Amino acid sequence: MDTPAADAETTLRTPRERARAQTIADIVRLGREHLATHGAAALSLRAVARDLGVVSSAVYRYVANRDELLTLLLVDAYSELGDAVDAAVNAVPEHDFDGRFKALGRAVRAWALREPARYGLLFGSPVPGYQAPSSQTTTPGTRVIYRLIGILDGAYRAGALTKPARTAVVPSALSDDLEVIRSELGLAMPDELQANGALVWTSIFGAVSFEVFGQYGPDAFRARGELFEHHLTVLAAMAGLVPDGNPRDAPGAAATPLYSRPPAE
Amino acid sequence: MDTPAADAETTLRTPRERARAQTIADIVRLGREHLATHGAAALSLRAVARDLGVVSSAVYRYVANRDELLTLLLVDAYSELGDAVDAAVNAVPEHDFDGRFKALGRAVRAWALREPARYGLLFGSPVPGYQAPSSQTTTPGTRVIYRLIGILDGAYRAGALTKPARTAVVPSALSDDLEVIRSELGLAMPDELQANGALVWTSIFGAVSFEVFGQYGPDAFRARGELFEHHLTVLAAMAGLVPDGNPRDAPGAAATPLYSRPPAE
DNA sequence: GGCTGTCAAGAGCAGTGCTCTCAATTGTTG
DNA sequence: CAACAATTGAGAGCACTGCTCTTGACAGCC
Repeated sequence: MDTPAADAETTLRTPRERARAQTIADIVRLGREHLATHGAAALSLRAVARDLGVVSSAVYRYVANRDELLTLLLVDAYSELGDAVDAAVNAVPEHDFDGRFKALGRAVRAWALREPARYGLLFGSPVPGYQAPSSQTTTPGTRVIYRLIGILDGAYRAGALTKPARTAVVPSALSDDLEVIRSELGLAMPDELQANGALVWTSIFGAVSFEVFGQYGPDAFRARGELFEHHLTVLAAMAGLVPDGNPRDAPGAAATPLYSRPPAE
Repeated sequence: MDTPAADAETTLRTPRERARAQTIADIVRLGREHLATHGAAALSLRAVARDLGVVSSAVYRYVANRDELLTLLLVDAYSELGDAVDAAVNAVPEHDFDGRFKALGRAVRAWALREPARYGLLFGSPVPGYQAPSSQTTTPGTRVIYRLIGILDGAYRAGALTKPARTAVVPSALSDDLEVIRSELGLAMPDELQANGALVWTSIFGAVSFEVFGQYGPDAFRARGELFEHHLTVLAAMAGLVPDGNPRDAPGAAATPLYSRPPAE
């Protein structure tokens, strides 16, 4: 776990390869520390080299350039966030969709507050001149959203996702987009719930980003944990999730989810 | 409008002061261009000096350091965003609260897509080592949220803000925070609507940030305008706004807003 | 017209990413 | 075990950055 590159394929045979993998792991570890303390844009290969006790040019034997190190750190951060989210979600019973949704949200927020600079690298303004290679970053970068979709779609299939009080009409072009996603991921959710889910997704990160990036200002909202909990509750309702064993206003309404079959209209 | 520093106080008397103000305005203008093309972290005083046709050290006669130029650009961007939002909102009739809300959201998104780097400076990851001086940035930086609050509170006072289908309980510490804001701004909205309004606020910027920062990936959601319109509609409902002359599902329900007086419970 | 304040220029320091060459170390193989 | 070859680290160097300091020239003001 400390050396994420060491177990890349099988066990590395030659001592050279082992030493090389260890050095790369050290570089990533030091880069992660610099990232956490100084931010993404201030990440310096020379500083990493100094901490490694090596001259700057030597680092280029292991990492092609600064962008490649950024990519390694991006994957590293995405993976750690994904692990944190998975662990938090798995700790909640599978049938408790509302609880799993909130656990996901809390895990994202907790990780972001613990690692503000790395969160900024993932979800903040893009680093100028750096374009993440999607071949390496999409898989770890989509773990959280796929997990969220899995929770919502699982709830829908289990009849635990009721149509929210107000949805909005989904125009045709957007409906096509949603259909692509639905077929690619094998989802069952109809357009409205899927579109609301997308909003829930961005809203979670909007709330977390505001807190991590200091948009609230220094004074407003001292009880930010409570504020986030409130937001999670409202967002769960927006997604159509019903708290486990606590169906909305009228008891019994949750037993007949509106979308157990396609709407007649 | 082209020289934001020129009309700081009264008309500048001496030619020296006029020339100085003009130079500072030029520096801000060039800095804005560099910001737009290369991003915040890559903003270089030397590059600005080159474009200004002057040696690098000369810029320090007008701007104390890179951070002060960043502050000037921050205020500049906040003001332009605020102007764009104000113009868009004012173009909608005062009583059309739902229309004004959506105009605000659309204005934020349009400006952000037009000026991604400057949007990133305002709402993205903070620039490493730079702390915005709140004395200069809070006033322009709070224009949009104050405008949003004004729309929502105006709607509440006019009876056009109905309690959404689902709200969440507001715990005491958060309630205290909301009370501070309510008394400072002279708001009438109760806790639940205020808390939902905060979520609406962060959700708008979450959706815009995802789009501007490329979080959707290159393929997903081609109809992003429609997606955002959908989100605005759902968020308006979450805020409790009722479309003008189009009360929710049951006609007549909007005529008796739940919060015309404090809830009995 | 002369004084004074303001200004641009240039050199310089410390830092950055990155490339190249050279020497030494180290693992592998005959 | 010794020779070879691959790998590695060191160092110099280029072009860039923010920022400071000194010097000399210019222009406004009394």
